[in-house]
Amino acid sequence: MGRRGKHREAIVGAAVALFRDRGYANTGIADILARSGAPKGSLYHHFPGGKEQLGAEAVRSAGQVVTDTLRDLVEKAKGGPEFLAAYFDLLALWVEQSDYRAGCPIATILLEVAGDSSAIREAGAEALKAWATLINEAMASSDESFGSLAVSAVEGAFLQSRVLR
Amino acid sequence: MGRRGKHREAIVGAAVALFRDRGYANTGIADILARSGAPKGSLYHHFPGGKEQLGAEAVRSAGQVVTDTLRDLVEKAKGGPEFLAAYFDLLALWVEQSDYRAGCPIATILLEVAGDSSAIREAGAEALKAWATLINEAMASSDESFGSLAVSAVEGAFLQSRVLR
DNA sequence: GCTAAAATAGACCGATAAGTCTATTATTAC
DNA sequence: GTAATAATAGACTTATCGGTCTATTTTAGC
Repeated sequence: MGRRGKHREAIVGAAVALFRDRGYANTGIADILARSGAPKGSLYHHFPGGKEQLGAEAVRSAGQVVTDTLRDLVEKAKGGPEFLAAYFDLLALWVEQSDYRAGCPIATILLEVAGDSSAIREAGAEALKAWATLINEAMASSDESFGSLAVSAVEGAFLQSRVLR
Repeated sequence: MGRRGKHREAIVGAAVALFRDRGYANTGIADILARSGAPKGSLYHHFPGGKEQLGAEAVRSAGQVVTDTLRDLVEKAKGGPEFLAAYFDLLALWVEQSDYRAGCPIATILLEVAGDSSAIREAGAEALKAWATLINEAMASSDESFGSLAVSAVEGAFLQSRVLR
């Protein structure tokens, strides 16, 4: 199990940040290269599927970070309401710290490519489902659709936060 | 006050549809020209500010359509709850008819350019505020933030609808 | 240490992007 | 009708896009 190439992680990290901040189509391969410090050869070695594969990978990676954060909050909280409160506190802090520029790390890219790339869309679907399921479990008593509604509310709030400042 | 050029409306209409379906950065001027049937000279005659001006115009236009639809629903409904029900019915119908591909006409472009173009972002902010205000008025008794919450929920639901199908 | 494979490196390529420019055609004012 | 202006028309320019290609360097197995 030799170590992965030293640039692979940096490339995904740069892709996550750039796709989140500027969107998918508006982020060039050259931008990702510049931010990650990797050369072009490395990118196409690790991601022979090119930009689309990298997009799917970025969505999976960013989605997993959120899932891990949620799971952590669930474990620490003593019950549903406490979990929700902690979650909203974290969100509020995050948005404020970014001067109302933060947003969902995958919403932009998903809206952009939902009609074009099933690979990226499916990676996003996995993430959204995982988040809703986790919230549902944390709020044990609620009905099935509560998790989805919570995700909706957060996504919509992120949108308004970015646009209205 | 001569009549406006025959192509102006067609250009805005094509821009609205394309920016909604494929996003801002992924829609080329050539695509808008092809769909609208207008030549390049006309586009830059009516929109000397280029793609960004056209983006702002498209956001205003699409935002106004939604505002008008909401106002219509408010006038027809006999009260807040009836208005809300009619609104959700309309949304559900719309999403189903599009085979779960429909979405907010301005969400994608706003997320894409929120950090780059203040002109487009401000046009979007006007639209979002108008929607929330209208919903608030319709639900007279509710507190101030109800309209924003409703907009959030709808935006988030649109996102999930497009991604999860 | 030698060899094969993985990873790094960046020059290069055709396609396409937004935007400019110079004409030509309608329209309006008088 | 004629002059001035608005609108239409599309060829053209420059920059950048994603992706390919051939090398070189590094790593792992023996």
